[in-house]
Amino acid sequence: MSVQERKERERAKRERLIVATARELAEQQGWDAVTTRRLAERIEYSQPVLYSHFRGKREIIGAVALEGAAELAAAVRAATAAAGGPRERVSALARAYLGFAARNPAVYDAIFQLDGGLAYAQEDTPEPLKDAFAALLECLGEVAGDGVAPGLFTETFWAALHGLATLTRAGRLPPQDTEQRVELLVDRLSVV
Amino acid sequence: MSVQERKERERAKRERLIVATARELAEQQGWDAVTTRRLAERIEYSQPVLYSHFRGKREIIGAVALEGAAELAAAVRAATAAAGGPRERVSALARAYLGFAARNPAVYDAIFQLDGGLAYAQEDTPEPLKDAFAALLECLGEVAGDGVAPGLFTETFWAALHGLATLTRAGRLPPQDTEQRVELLVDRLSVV
DNA sequence: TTGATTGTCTAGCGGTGCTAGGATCGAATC
DNA sequence: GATTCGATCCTAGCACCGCTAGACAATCAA
Repeated sequence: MSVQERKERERAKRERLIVATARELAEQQGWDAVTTRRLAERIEYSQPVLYSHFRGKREIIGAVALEGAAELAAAVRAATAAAGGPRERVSALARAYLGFAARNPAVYDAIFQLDGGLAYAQEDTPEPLKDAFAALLECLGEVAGDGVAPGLFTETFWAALHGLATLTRAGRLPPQDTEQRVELLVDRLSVV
Repeated sequence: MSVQERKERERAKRERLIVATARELAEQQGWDAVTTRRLAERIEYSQPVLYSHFRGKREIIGAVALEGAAELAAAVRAATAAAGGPRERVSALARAYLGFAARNPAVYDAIFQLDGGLAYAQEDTPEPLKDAFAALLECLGEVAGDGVAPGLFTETFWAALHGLATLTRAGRLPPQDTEQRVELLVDRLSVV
């Protein structure tokens, strides 16, 4: 059995290599540059090997998205845990979220813009995605205010952050006033 | 000279046909289905004809975006003009904006998500885009509140709407509670 | 009628995601 | 140790993509 185990280990390792390489390539040159040919060349295997791990390019994007969602959740939790009162926690959350989006644009796209074949906002939504939302909810639920459902408030706040993140990076919003926009959002939306 | 004028008219007409057909195809089957081959077939000309009007597919997307931006501005102005007080105007604006995004998803993508080769938030930004932002500003500037720049407030409010629009359509947010999220946004962000 | 110019099309380039089918390698059996 | 056999991987190729060079036809000016 040991031989089979070794093979499985190696296979899992190669799968991680594929995901990591796709992510790296996407961050370096954008998702358009992540072609199956280039990806295969970088991992030093032929194209069909990719298809023995994933159904297609979509699933590779999905894998990067799941990995990224876990990191995003961790980043948000770390930032909120280190902050003082509710107001500061929300502010820290917003900064952590936007910081992640700015530092990992390709990964952010994989999670929230591209089609990775993942289910969202359903029962069969993968755990990392649910958990990322939960990380937001834990902090934002505190400041929803009376008569407003924490989930609904979190969704709305999240959408606002998402809008800032995507419009800024797509050049639709000038980048210099980001800080003030975030402050405005935090001040007005959250009830402390 | 009349012959030349006629030719120019026909050429302009064909250009409008290209843009309208691209838009139609995008709304019917998504932008991925808008290939130069299919587009050429639908307008009953060969592929190279497209390239005598536009530099490439990107510019066609850009043309659809400009057309859409003008419509969006008109829709927003019509909705706000018909509303009573400031609070109602903002609410009407939000509904009109999200309604446009929901009814014309492909056009909305052309304006705000895809690369149409257009400049945004700069001096050389095409007029329809500037005007669409102006339409938002006219209404939202009223409710920015003291000490908050109307432009900055408008950008922030707009980003929030954009987040709701895109996350909802991408299946990242369940569609049923949209109404309540919009209300929350309007209530909390605007100062009446 | 001829010649030049304009307009359009056919055909093709290098690229994409994806896959069928053959070659190769390594593990288990005799 | 030789042999079988199954898993693994690669070569080659499909249909499609955006885009363009060059041949061809239609139109106009002389």
